[in-house]
Amino acid sequence: MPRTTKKKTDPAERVAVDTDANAEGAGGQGLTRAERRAEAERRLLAAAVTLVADRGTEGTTLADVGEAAGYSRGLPGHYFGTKSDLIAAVASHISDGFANRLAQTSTRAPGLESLLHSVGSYLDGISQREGARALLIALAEALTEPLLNETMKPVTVRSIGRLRTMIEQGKARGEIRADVDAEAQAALILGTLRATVAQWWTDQDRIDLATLRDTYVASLQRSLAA
Amino acid sequence: MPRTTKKKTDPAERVAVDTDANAEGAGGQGLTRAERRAEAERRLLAAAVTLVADRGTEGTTLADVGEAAGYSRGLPGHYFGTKSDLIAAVASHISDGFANRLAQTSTRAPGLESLLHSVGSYLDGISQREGARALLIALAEALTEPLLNETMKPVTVRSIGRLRTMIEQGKARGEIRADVDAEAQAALILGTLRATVAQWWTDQDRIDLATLRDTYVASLQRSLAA
Amino acid sequence: MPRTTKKKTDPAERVAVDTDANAEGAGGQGLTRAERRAEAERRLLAAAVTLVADRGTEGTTLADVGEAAGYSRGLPGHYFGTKSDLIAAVASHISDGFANRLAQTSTRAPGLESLLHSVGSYLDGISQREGARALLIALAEALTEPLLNETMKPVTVRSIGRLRTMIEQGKARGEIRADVDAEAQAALILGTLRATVAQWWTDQDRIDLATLRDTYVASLQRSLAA
Amino acid sequence: MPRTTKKKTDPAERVAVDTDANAEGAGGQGLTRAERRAEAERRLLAAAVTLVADRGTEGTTLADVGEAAGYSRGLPGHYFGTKSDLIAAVASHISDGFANRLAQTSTRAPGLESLLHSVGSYLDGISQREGARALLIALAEALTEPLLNETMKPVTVRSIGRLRTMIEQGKARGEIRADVDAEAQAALILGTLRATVAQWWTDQDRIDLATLRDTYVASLQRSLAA
DNA sequence: CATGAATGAGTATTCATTCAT
DNA sequence: TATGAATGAATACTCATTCAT
Repeated sequence: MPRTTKKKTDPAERVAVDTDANAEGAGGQGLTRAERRAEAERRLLAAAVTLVADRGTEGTTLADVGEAAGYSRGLPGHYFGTKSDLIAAVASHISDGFANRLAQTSTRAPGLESLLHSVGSYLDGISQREGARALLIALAEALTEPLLNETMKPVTVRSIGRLRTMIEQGKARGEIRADVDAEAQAALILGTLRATVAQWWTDQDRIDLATLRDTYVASLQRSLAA
Repeated sequence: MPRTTKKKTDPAERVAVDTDANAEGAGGQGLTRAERRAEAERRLLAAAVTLVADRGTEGTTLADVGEAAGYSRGLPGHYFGTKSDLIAAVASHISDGFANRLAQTSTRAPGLESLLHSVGSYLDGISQREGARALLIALAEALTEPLLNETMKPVTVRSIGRLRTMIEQGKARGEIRADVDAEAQAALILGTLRATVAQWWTDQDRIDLATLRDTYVASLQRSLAA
Repeated sequence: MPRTTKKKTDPAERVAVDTDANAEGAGGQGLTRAERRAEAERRLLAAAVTLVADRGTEGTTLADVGEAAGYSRGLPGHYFGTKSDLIAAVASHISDGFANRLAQTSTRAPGLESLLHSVGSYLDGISQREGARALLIALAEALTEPLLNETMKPVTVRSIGRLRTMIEQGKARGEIRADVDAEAQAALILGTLRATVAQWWTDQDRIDLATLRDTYVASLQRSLAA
Repeated sequence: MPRTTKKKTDPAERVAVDTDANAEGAGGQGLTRAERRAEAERRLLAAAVTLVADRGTEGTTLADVGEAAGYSRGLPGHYFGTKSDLIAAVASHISDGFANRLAQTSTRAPGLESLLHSVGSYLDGISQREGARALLIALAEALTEPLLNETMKPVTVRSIGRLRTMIEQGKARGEIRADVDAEAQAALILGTLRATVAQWWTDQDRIDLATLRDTYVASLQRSLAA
């Protein structure tokens, strides 16, 4: 009777979900015990992401997560132990799904083109991606919660690494100037993307994301191109 | 009857006071009641700013603020009524006081030079400025606390405005390309600065602020210069 | 309206109460703040003693203590911080009042007579002394709760010390044989007293405390007398 | 359907089994269902005894017992139904198994010699006997848990009976004074033994068990001998 | 003006217990 | 037989908030 079906198909969520547990296959009825556990965990995590994206980690209670996922108030504690662990799981979950976004521009030629496309598309669909917001919230809260900080650090490191690789490929192909510091540029780019999105969330009336995107891509082109 | 809304005074005069906030100068003895009240309020606010900069708003309790200011645990409640009101006062205080370092680089020639200098110096002394951290924390928390958001919005607007003015001056002087979107560039620059500092706070071992500063200034030069 | 008057005058409790806070003097109405605090603390402690005596420390909740004392459910936490601290306070409280019992046989001649009188009177009024039961419960639980154990150790040390002093006085006066190991005898006597009372509490139908008392006093006389 | 009440077998045969409780001997392979059930129950009970001896009943969870026995977290609940039932089984087990070391000193001549030897040897090897600790813990907790109390009462009664028999034999043989109250003395002795051991467990640094043993045996000799 | 006593709501966390596989 | 998923109640603890002195 509980077990709300809640068939939401948010893209950002999908990404991570597919990454992780790809069981289930068909309906959802005759599930083995392991499957049920996996499904419950997935649903709890998804609910937690939604709530954290909405109210931040401190505004999210374990009980909320359980209920939002259609389970009991106590289940999140049962699965994740402590709230810290749940938040850590949420962060990992998000970062898995999210980090993929930067990597998934595989259709473009590697190098500058790929980089600019990634940057542009990052800013493009941001409003639809719930995971993106949750990630940003978590990053913001990491400033005051050392525990969360440790969890989030690798996310940033990985993302910077991806961008750096693109820059280096660009340099190797002669599209990007040889004197560009790939690591530093990657950090600056990631920061700009995040801060831009945060600004937009803070004041959507005043910030026109499309203009910022175009302006930024053009600026990057000019500052990086060989 | 309590629940003061604090008719904030002119930012300009505040700046000096806010630099460290426990100035006081005068003895503290023969003060009129109003003066004592004002002083207590100032000290409480300064303590609150420090605590919020350190632990965030949720990690800061009213009692902590009272004790940190050298008063009783109950005084913040007595003066500010609710915690929300205190946080609002803190946010106003921050936004007033640090009406932004960017404005104070008046010694340089207006235009591109001033802009690049501002950018560089913003990233330079950041570790010494407690107020900068408080501001960033407040901005980060504004993502999940609408109340804070409303208070912090104008800060961003103002800062973007200052940067935009510099860019426009640069364009007028022919130093900056005419086709640059001043508003968008200003927003991007502010975001980059904030995100870079946040990244450094999050992982000081990995982030070399000096390199980022040089890299960014060079990039800006290249992308903006006529 | 709350603030049940609860004017119980249990002797064991009195002892400690007088030891500790002797303010209050008259009625109980026009109390200064410090007095109110002291009274609340006294009442909470008394209630805690009663509850612990009845249900043990694990069976006693902070909320129970608050309500039993006629205050709110949260007050014990407010005053004592953690439950461990409350239990420690209870243990100290009890031991203060209780240790006195052994010392208060001052009307007798010091030495063997005093010792035998102490032993006898210890077993005499035991059923009326609520504090005695609470103390024993705490000692019993100390076996499995290291924290409690640390708190209770000094109680035992002190009590053994008192008995040892009596024995030594008896030896000095030539009433007790010179080859008696005062420390060891004191430990044995204290243990016997405690265990006897515990046995009686466990099975009052089968244990006749008066007989045990007489038998023990006679045995002690025979084994110690010079 | 679960909620086994465990028709305990004859204590005599149990004694050997209980000494350490993880005997098993047989492989564990080709067992009938009933045998497996019996073995699981035995192992769970043994684990429960160990845990209770260590942490007390409230510090022991059903899940702990299952894991400690090498089974699942849920099995104890499956077999014993409620925790109370498990604790009752543990108490029965203890009281059956350790139907008291005092009975096993049959090599000595009956009477005073046997009594003194029993007393001495009780205090001697106490640190090695896990069962002794479990018994004492159970007795201590019986003070606050009526259920446990009912189960443990007979243990005390039986032990007192054994000691009384020895005393009476001593009186019959003329070794012990005729005016000694055998029942009362037996109760005092048992209490002294238990309390002494408890004291030692509580503060091993301060209590020298060997000295207490010698002192007590000497005292008993003096107070009982004809 | 300032303190601190007292309240009560909210939250993480632990467990016994039930139930489906 | 045995496992483990899921529930829900209980509890310590933290704090904002109110009120009397």
